[in-house]
Amino acid sequence: MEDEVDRLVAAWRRERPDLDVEPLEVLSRVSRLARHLDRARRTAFAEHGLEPWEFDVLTALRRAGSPYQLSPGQLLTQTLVTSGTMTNRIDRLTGKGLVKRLPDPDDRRGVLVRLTGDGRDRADQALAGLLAHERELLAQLTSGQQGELAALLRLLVAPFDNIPG
Amino acid sequence: MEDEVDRLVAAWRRERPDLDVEPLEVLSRVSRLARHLDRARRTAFAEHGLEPWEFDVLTALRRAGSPYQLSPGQLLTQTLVTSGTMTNRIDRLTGKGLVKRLPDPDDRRGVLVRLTGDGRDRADQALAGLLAHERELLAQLTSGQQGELAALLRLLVAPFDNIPG
DNA sequence: TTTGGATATCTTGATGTCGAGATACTTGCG
DNA sequence: CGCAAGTATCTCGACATCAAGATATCCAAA
Repeated sequence: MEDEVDRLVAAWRRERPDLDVEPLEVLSRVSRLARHLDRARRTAFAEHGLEPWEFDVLTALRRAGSPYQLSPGQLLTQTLVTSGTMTNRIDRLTGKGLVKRLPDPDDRRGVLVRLTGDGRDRADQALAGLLAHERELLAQLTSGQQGELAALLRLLVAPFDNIPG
Repeated sequence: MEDEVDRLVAAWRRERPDLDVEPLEVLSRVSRLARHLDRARRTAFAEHGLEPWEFDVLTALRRAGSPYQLSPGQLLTQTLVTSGTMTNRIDRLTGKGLVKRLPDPDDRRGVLVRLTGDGRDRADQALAGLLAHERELLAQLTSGQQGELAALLRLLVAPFDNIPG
């Protein structure tokens, strides 16, 4: 089946036949798919009363394992946002009673953000909901194709994740 | 090479061994890669004095071919933003002299947004720059792998692009 | 011809994000 | 020890986005 990117690439070939627009076949699809996924995630989380950004923070803490705490700095690297954004997120999650701030006993500049019981429950529920939705989207692909796709994407992401940038 | 998603998946398998988190192998990579790409694009466009959102609008018009004009509604579907956002974007691009608004001769509710000569030049320059950057990122993959990746991504994006949603 | 629903765009107010700078504390070098 | 550079977090102002609603126009059926 054809998609928007097929149309986009065809248009460039018509308008700029001098250019090689092959890279768009991959990267424009990544960007557009991510945008669609964001919207779908927003809908999925709404069923659990969470915003996507709340999910990102809560699940990062949940994944850390008991006692479910990380520093704001660790949260930054996992969620790819700036420090000002993270401060704001922690403030709002604290207001909702989903996390709380504790002083870091080893570094008085630092803070530890810890999941509350309520926060942990919400994270677990939302994760289950998200996985159900994502499984539907991926039903287009065989299990083997999913593996291929994951492996190819890993090759592209790894440089960003390993070389500081 | 390992990436952040490998670590993320491993953490979930440790914390929630009851869940099948396989979907994250694909979709979390898509989201994270898109986020990295956004940052890289921002840097690439800065060399040409453009923001990513400006590039998106200008190139949509450029691709339309002479006389380089589209309605705001057509721009919406190509850029995946809301109508309020597009109005705002057109306002600002008009202020910079890169596009101008014309009344639609066939529909008095409507408007046509047309690229100026300056806007067209900027779009062409920025596109060349973007393709150069993207080619570097894709150097991780053989030409055959790029084709596979594009085909698999198309399977996932097509439902969004073809069924209205 | 009239009327009601659909369509195209714009307006408005709230919100989340970013970037730059401020503050407080830590670390390592001399 | 004392100081400079580095680090962790927070503050603040600007800005882009969104959702919902307002306005103007089109179109088709009665």
